[in-house]
Amino acid sequence: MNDKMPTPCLGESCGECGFRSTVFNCLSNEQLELLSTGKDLLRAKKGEVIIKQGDKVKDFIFLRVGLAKLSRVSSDGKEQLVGIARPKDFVGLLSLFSSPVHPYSIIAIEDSEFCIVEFELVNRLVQESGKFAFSLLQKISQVSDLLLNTKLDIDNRQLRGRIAFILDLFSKEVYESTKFNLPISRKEIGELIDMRVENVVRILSEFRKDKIISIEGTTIDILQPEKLEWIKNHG
Amino acid sequence: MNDKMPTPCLGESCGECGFRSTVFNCLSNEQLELLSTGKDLLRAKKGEVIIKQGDKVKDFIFLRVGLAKLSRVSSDGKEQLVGIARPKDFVGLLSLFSSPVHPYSIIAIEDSEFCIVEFELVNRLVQESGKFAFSLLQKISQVSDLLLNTKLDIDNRQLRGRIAFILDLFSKEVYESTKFNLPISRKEIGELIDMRVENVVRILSEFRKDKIISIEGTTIDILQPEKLEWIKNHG
DNA sequence: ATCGTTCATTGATATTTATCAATCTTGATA
DNA sequence: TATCAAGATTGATAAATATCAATGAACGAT
Repeated sequence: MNDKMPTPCLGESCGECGFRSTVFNCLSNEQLELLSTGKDLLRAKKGEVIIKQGDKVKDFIFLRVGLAKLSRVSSDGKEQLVGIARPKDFVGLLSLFSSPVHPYSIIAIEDSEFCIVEFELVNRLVQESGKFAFSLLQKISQVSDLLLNTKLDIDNRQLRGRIAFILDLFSKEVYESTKFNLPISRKEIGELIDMRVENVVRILSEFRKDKIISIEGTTIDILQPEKLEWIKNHG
Repeated sequence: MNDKMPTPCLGESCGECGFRSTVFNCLSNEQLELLSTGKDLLRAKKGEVIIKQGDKVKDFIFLRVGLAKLSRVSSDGKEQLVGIARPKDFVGLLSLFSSPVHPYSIIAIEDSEFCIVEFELVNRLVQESGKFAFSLLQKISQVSDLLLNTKLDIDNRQLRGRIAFILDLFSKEVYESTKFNLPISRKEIGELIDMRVENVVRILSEFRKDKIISIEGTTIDILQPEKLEWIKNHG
């Protein structure tokens, strides 16, 4: 549990929502009113499936609080993690305008809150407001650029570098702390950075033996961030 | 040279352009007039650099004719191909709305024609026309989704499968023929699918020895598409 | 409490891939 | 034409990674 978790959305007007700034900032009061009426709040427990790969795209999904994984089953039947979505990410974004069905599943990996807005309403707002359309274009670009770049960054590292990369990512980008609970299993880490569970375990143990990190159950503590950084970049 | 290359843009009105349908279809005559005046046509020879990684994003770049590669230098200094852009792809698209600089270089790998439209003009059209904004959202989603999915598909294959995948892609998606000229070097293939030149060469030779393909200089002829397909999916 | 299932861990081994070195080919250029 | 640089190719070897097997630990469901 994260102690700086923001107050949950209690169904109040979207105009008052602390997350409005991300994309909805430019909407008029009237439009915000529409949004408030049309939106839905979904609370999900860790492990809950929000969207299954192949589901029809009907809504615009926004992660308010918590953490989610995007995953897919590849053509040869293997599970593959596409990425980790943090708050303010439009988790259902990539497919929203391009595909009739979701190419990825969306699964909460921590207790989470999702804002759900009918696609039709979003589309209407796009038509009505050029500024909103522009914000959305920005956000979509950002999210997909980030996903792609992360994949590329992972691809040209070998296993130690990948593990260091992902620990660094969780530490800096997600939890903003050197100590955190890994929200996904070793197997899922493997699916995220393309390696086998056994090697995930082995390298984590190696880092532990080298006193770069400590491991207690799911809790990771990065003891030597500089060394981890070095491995991330050169290992 | 491709014998079904469409007539080049002779600076005529964008309203008459055969490629208009992709995104600009919904513009009014007035807006098309604006576009016609504001656009620029860039003819590039094979090898020419259109955009260098790090260049400021000023324009909206659209590949009309030809073929281009998107590439980047990763943090550790290695060249990495992000993808291959085909006609109608918005090659400078990913960064257009999300980053002040281009994260990737854009380089023609065949004689090509690019349409270049000032970012400000595109932005203005987004503000003016909800339909245009919507088309653009669709196109951006499609392009980035395709890039990401291709990367994911490549990631969970081993080397033979990757080579088969990329040959299949060039054959089916790019040239629509079982016989074609490879537009990139062995080294670049390696950079595209994350493997070493030597292994690219070795596996191509292997396919040749197994009579799955024939190689004459840069010309590839796929002799047994079913076998290649099988390797792509199971090899 | 106990069974069973998934996750985590470690070691031994096989397979895949990268690296190194040498040669050959090709294309551009002085 | 001669020369140089880059690309292509092959073989031998080293390094990285996956696979297989076995065991212990954690967690739900009966």
